[in-house]
Amino acid sequence: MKKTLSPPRTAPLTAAATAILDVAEQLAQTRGYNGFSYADIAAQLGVTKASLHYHFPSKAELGRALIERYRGLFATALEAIDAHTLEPQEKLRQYVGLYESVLSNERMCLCGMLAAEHSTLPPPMQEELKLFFDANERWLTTVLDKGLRAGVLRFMEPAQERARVLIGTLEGAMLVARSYGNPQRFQRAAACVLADLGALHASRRRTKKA
Amino acid sequence: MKKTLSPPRTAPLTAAATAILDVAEQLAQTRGYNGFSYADIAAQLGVTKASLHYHFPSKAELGRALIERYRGLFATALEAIDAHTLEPQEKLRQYVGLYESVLSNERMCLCGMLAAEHSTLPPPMQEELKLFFDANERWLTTVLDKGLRAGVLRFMEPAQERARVLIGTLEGAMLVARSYGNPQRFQRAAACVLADLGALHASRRRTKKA
DNA sequence: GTCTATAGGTGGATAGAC
DNA sequence: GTCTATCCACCTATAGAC
Repeated sequence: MKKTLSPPRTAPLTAAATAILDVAEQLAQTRGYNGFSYADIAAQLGVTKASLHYHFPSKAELGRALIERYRGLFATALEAIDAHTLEPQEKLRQYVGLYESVLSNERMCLCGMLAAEHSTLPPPMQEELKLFFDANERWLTTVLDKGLRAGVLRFMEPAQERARVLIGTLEGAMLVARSYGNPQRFQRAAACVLADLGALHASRRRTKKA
Repeated sequence: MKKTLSPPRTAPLTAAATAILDVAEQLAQTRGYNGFSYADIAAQLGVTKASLHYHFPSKAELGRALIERYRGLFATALEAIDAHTLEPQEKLRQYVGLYESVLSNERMCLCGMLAAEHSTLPPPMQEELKLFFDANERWLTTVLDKGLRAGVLRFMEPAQERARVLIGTLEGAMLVARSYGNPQRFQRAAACVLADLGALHASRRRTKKA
């Protein structure tokens, strides 16, 4: 199975750089790119702001690296789903599971968050953001298309269009669920859309606790 | 028909206050609450920052007033839809039309935008935000429920659950469409979900230009 | 690689003249 | 109601010692 995703075109991350990204990621996912500062990261790591600039010269570069890594992790997760020969319905459920695991940490999807701030982001971040959504769209389109052809999924639109709807729905459901502090809202919404696609059995859906 | 929405519990807005809110609203919808400053508003209006503080003592109060007014306008729009005796499908289409008109100004829904920044907002804004989504949910739940009973809409879940899915989908589709600078993405997503509900005829859907 | 120190700018907010 | 002037906290970023 060929590697199709995320060539590491930047130098591999040092341990310090990774630690910085970890903290920055959590902050960006909860407060947004404009909602955290170098001071916040430095305080959590117990270092000074100046040392952060050694690893990431500017906040713009930090932000870009943030998305690049996130995108790579997501790509790896999608490859992992593809590694097993699963039915399209099951792949979709696992895809939704990726979102659920993000939300269960009381975080918003990094890229959904940054999409809201899109017009205030430095161009390199805007481009990384686009790459993330495009990669998701391609993967979902393939899965949906196979499911449709196999007769195990149902929808009327072109698979690509349906993929876009799905991404938007999951991001939006996350956004609202998090602002209510209620991950269950996301789970129910996800179950709804999976059911619409025929990816959930009716019996299975009602087993979600009300 | 009784008035159910947005009792004006604050003093009516002066012309100056309205002008300030107009500019602030545009900024908040495009850049987010943390993405604009008093200086931005003052520059656009050709006044000083100090004079803004006369009308809105703090940014928190400005932000709160922003949501309150937006919520009131939305409520009025929903009442306008209810004023005519329309079929539920048509009401849904007009509801989607409200979102489309926001996006066509290259803006994101104010409250979808602020939902992303939720954890950084002052509590009074968080509460106003909740009121907005709750009002939308109530209105949609009623419409969906009537449509289901009349047999002109189809879905399996409780109407309230479906209402939440719809709100999340529309907000999410807006978010992504705007970050691609492509309102058509929103329109197609909206057509998809309306079709799922049986609120669009198949013939009608394909008339959307590809 | 991390520190201290600091530059240069912008944030929201206030006092007081007009 | 709007202005000038100013305060102080915070922002990103840099220089240079260790």
